[in-house]
Amino acid sequence: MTTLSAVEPRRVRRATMGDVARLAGVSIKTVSRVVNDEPGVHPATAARVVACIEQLGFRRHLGARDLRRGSSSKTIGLVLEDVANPFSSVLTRAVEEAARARGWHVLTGSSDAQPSRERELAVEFCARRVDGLLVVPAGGQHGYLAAEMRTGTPVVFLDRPAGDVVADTVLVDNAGGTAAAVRHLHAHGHRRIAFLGDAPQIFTAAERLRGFREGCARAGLGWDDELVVMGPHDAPGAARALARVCGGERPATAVIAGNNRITVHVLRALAGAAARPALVGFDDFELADLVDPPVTVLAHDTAAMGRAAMELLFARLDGDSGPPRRVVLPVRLVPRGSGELPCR
Amino acid sequence: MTTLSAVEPRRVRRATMGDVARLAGVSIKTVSRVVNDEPGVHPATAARVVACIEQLGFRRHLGARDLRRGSSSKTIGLVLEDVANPFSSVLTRAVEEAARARGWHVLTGSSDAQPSRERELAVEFCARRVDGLLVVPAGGQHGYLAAEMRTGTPVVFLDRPAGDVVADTVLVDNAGGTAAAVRHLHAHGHRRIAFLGDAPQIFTAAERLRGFREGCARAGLGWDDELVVMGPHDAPGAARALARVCGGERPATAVIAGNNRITVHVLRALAGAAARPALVGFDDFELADLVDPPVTVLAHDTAAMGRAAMELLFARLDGDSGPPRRVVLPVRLVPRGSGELPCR
DNA sequence: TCGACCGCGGACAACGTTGTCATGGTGGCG
DNA sequence: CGCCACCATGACAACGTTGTCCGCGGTCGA
Repeated sequence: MTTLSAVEPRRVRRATMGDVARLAGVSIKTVSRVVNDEPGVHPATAARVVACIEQLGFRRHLGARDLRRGSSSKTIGLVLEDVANPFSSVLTRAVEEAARARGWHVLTGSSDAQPSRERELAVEFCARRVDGLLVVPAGGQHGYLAAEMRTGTPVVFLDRPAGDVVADTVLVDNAGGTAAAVRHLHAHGHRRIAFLGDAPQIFTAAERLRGFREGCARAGLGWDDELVVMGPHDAPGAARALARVCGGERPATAVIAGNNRITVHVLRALAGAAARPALVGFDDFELADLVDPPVTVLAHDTAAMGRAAMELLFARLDGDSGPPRRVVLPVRLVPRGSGELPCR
Repeated sequence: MTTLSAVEPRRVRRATMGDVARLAGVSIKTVSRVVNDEPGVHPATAARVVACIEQLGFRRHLGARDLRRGSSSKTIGLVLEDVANPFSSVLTRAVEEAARARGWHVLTGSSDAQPSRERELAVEFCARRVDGLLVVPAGGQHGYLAAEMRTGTPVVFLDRPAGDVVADTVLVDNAGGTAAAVRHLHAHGHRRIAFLGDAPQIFTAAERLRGFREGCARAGLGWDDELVVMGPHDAPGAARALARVCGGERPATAVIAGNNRITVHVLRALAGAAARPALVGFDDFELADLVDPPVTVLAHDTAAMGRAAMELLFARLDGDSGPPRRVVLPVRLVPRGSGELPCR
């Protein structure tokens, strides 16, 4: 083993300014000056120090620096539901980009929709002294963040409002979106419109259902419980729900899918079918234009959501202490074909 | 302004152990002991300290703790090309999951395929004392990481090998994949097979081209430059390339798309066409089964790639100092229809 | 010639935390 | 009563860095 270490001198400890100083024959402070481009160092000395830095592979310890300076780490924490899904990853990218514009970095984590994990992540990030927190809520209890918010860590909630705390929030116009879809389908002659949504405990699902209800009322369509299926939709669940609303004696001629997962499941269930109901899906998704017929969707700008959240966050960091703000981003209907099918 | 601060007592400084200690009438060390669940604190004292911690919203400063302990931050840095694309985000999730299993966290950043940004991110992460670095290379020069690697920060490269540095690497069997696609198409009667690939400077593109070449040779197909189009493919570019290889007097009857972006562009270009060439796309993508006909792809397990990288990384952190390892993950052909179209 | 000033460099403390060691008090036991 | 063990607690240094202040030697103007 002595042989090994002789052959390949693997150092275990990273070089510090002290090591550099010793090697260069100067004081630690002089090294610090060189590293920070501070004036008052003789060029020759600086050159020697730089050489020693290279030789030792020295890299300054930002944690120690931040500690000493009392300055922030220029990091923001982002608690997502699942980075792997497109909504989260596009959001992450937008947040990262906004952070980068200020020279900041992003610490991410996925809660997997579990409140306990959301909390673990948020608390951990705070302990690591992030300067701000962006949270896509998994749970409905956010009191645990009150202390952080009071002590100066701004928090912005995304996609869903926080539970027991008033804070900056960015949402999309869920209710307005589904209402517009109903109006659109009604204009194309549909009178029996079904809604397949997520579990109503989920904020977005409840809002979308509310919009559906309001849209139906405004269009003068009577309410029919048979046309609404809320709840967890896996592939077979979606197929059953679809069969239910499109079967029977007064079948739906149009379907609104409550989110992109459900939309995809509906498309799979519809794949072999002869007669197709008109379809409008909430959330846009890649390749929606490539299936046959292309899918009409309720689209919203996920990246804009990330940017809006970062604007709110930076405003707080810049000293804004006004009352919490709520930003609601528009949802627009993108007609591609599936939502314009006539009432058969 | 005095009014404001009186109405809403927003403290600017986060409470420290010192603050808690003063409030509780104990020493800092006692607070530390309580926070760390160390023995030797009288229950009554501990209770008082806990109460003060709650009251002040104290959260211990992990940076200071790591500094003092000389311990690591239990963070790994992940340099991606773009979190927003599915490959990156699925990778991120897998990495995050593997990290979580050990109680670690992940710092991510997107290089946007720019070597300078890759480097900035990697260096920044090192300065923040990540314990390990996962890099999807954007550039071909990685000498700047040699110092880090020598000083004990393990680095694993993903999807593409590093430039001028030997290090642990996880790849997929690019060449084997395209060779298999050629074999598959040949077995279905195709003799004129085209390859639309990315710019050959890109490692994966070059490898896939190599596999295509080898596959053709092994199948006894003569080489025809007309059937290969490498280079940047935006939507119109892909359409042009497709028109070129499928036009002329000896048109291709089958097309291999070099990555999922190109596959999608080809599908869009093909959308209205009457006669379709057979199609095999490298990389799987969501909804590949929903277009008509469903798309046959060369699939690989992105999450497995992240897990493999984390295994290599943790092995290094656990003291493995063997020679750098290269893991090559399999690529398998998933027949869905488009690759099984007969030679018209 | 003297004082003022500048350029260069170092000593020291401090950021918030934890490891090491010391201290004072209490109880048991011979 | 004397001794020791043990418990609860505190004082202090140190992690790596930077801000503040100070000193030394030289130059310049009066």
